[in-house]
Amino acid sequence: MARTTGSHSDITGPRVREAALRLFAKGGYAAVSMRAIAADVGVQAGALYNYTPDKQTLLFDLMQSHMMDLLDAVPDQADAPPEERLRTFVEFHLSFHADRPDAVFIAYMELRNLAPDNFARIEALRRDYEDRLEAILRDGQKAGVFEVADTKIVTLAIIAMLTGVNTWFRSGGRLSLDEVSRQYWDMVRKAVAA
Amino acid sequence: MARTTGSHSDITGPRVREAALRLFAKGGYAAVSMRAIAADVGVQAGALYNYTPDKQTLLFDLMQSHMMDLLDAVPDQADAPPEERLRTFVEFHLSFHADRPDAVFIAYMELRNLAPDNFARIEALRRDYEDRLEAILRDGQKAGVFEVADTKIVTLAIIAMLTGVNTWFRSGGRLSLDEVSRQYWDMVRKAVAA
DNA sequence: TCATTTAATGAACAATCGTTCAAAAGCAAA
DNA sequence: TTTGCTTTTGAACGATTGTTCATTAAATGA
Repeated sequence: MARTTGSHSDITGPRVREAALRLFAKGGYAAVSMRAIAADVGVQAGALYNYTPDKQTLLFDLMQSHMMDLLDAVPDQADAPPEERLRTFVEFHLSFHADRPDAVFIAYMELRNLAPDNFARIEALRRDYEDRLEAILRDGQKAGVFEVADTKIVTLAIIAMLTGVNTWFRSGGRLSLDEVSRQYWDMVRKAVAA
Repeated sequence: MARTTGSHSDITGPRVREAALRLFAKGGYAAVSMRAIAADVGVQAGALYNYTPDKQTLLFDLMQSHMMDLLDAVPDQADAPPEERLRTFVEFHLSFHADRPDAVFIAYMELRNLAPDNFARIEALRRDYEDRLEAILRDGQKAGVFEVADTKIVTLAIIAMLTGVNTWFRSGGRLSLDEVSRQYWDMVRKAVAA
């Protein structure tokens, strides 16, 4: 056997990425072999190299795609009052991250498995995202509606708090995402209140 | 050569654990070989098996030690008012975790590399720790000094926020631990305030 | 129908993995 | 100094790793 019936790069390509995302998230980049990914797709290991030059690039592409999707999706409403922008940000972060737990997990856990160049590029994207939140906090601080000592610290604290939800939240569990979102917004709102 | 001059289990044993802790934290459990740990200690790979039955147990022992140290150290002051207990908890968490970044990193990142039995035991210890904080929140809620919708959520949110500090805080950086602690307490205090 | 392109196989590569163990050598007590 | 114990070496084990490539067969377009 060589090429199999029904095989097509438009089908196999995405499936490779999906399998890698799921398996990396579950077992960790270093613990998942190319053969394991191939087996999940239903293909031999060699075939993966039609879709990625190597394992490292496969990881990097997954992380970069996630970060770019995130930056594309983050709402930009520069005119609205800071408190409304902050609430929108909180709700966006929770819902966006709840929708793609595997990608989020990888983006936060596999940084150390990136080659230095790749690491720097992902870190830059993450900083871009943090800057979106920090800008809101600074505007609110300037306007006197927020009382925060150090916007950078508060930015990191809020993001850590929100992203932590992904370690326990499961859709269909005790609480709906709306309920979780309401409670986190409550905490954030009070924490930065003047 | 066989046994080397000056070799002694009281010396090599701790050094194996220290090397494993540092290397696991830097590179990840799966990516660090027993030979790499041995080289760091200055010994051949086979010698490690005088100190651990296998690699998995080495990881588990490191995580268990960390969690037990944490539970031993967490202050217990059941009589004090909830707000004071909460402030003490926040300060304790930040200072304890700032002192051992490698152990913290491993305890949060290598859970998926634990065998199921080991995982369950570490998770139980983590829950114990979370329960310490939740008890404070519940007492404050009952006393009417805290206003929190769901103590479990607030517990996880606070711990995620505090532990997130470890991703960026470096002693000797822009901010002292005291200053960081002050700001986090400020946020936590306001977030749970009635 | 036939030639070309695309996609997958499966074997092979050298390297590395965790782990075992007999042999060797330093150490401590007699 | 001799004896027994402790600690380490160094080689070896089979399994697995990421990756390459000639070969083969399905898909496509003329």
